[in-house]
Amino acid sequence: MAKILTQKNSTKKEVIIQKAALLFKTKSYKSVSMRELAEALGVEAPSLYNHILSKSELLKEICFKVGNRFTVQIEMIESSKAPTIDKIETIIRFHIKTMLENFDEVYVANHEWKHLQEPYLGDFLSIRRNYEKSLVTLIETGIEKNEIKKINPYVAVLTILSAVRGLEFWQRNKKNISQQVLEDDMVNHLLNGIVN
Amino acid sequence: MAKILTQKNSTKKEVIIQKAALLFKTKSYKSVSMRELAEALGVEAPSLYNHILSKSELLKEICFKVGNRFTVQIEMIESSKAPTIDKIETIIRFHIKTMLENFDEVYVANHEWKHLQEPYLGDFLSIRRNYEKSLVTLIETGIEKNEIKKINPYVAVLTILSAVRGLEFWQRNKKNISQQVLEDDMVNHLLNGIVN
DNA sequence: TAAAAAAACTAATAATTGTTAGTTTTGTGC
DNA sequence: GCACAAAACTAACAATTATTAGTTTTTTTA
Repeated sequence: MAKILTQKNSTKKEVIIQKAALLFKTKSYKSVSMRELAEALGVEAPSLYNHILSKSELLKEICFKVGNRFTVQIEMIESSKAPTIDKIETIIRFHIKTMLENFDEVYVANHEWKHLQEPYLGDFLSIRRNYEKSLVTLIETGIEKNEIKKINPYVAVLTILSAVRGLEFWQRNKKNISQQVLEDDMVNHLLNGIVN
Repeated sequence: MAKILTQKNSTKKEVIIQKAALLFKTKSYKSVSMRELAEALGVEAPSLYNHILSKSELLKEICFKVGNRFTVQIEMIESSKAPTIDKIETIIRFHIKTMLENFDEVYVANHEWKHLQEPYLGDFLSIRRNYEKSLVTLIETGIEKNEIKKINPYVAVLTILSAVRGLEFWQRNKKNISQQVLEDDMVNHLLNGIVN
């Protein structure tokens, strides 16, 4: 009789969620069956239900874990006294770091949230909207203080968020670029452009 | 007995593909059943098979239609004599325009390609790799000619491609930003940055 | 070590899936 | 209007799905 192996400091539920995130990322939420997830964990499918409520709960946990992490971070940055441009750089670097260190979960939250069920779907979108709103406000403040060019702040937020999200491609390729170079070059690109 | 309605200049197969792209975008490939697609077209599911071979064929057609469109465009740009920086601007603008005008198909090609079956999956990834390689070469040329800052060309391509891909969020929001402002601001951001 | 709780198992369910076979209706060309 | 092709239909299939019920094994507790 097989067992779900837990690392220290993590419950079996957390192990299941982590493996689910890996599989959901690789094959998409809908393509991963509970049997497949169970097999990856070395047990039979019904055994999972001793630890979790449903497949959809797994997705919910993943999405909100990620959503909350970013919300906490933006609130910290908002309450700091740093210059706006530094705040923007900080949040970009946080995105890049989080993307690289928690790739599976961030990827799933970015791509598979549409399979959330109500009311979680609505809650998740609300969290995301608020996060975007905070960033827009940050850019607007930067423009008012003349730290940032007069551009449409929403377009700037869109561009930044999309660019950092694109790090998921890098994960696939690696390309012998160090994480530090990647982070610095991308921050520089997004803040200062590429034209000489 | 219902019928699949065709617009002029399009076959019934094309109508099916177009509707499939819309549904695949909204609900993901795996979540859309053939019955659901048929209902959206006003017929019964088995009727679709008078026009198409399989569900996977629909995805294949969508992905390669998009892939080929970008390949044709990059080849045109490569063979032109314009300055490198103009070439880069042209391809960014092409991305933005194509994204906004053929949103469903581009979205599906970007997000659902992993459900392609071999050998199409391999072919698609090969097309995409070649496209990225062309862009990297373009950036490298720009650096050599001193038109572009000395940055990692792969990171620059990553940033640009991801940013334009992010226009899919804009589609959801609209936000009373005109397409022209969006295009100009994003191009400007990606080429010149946002810092004053 | 015996009792209780946790976590695995097997077997089964109802629902849904893409697709095929065979039939009937619709549209087209003469 | 008759023959033929195109395109719709109904009925059914085998496979897969998430999940439950009930049972057995393992682990923890006392």
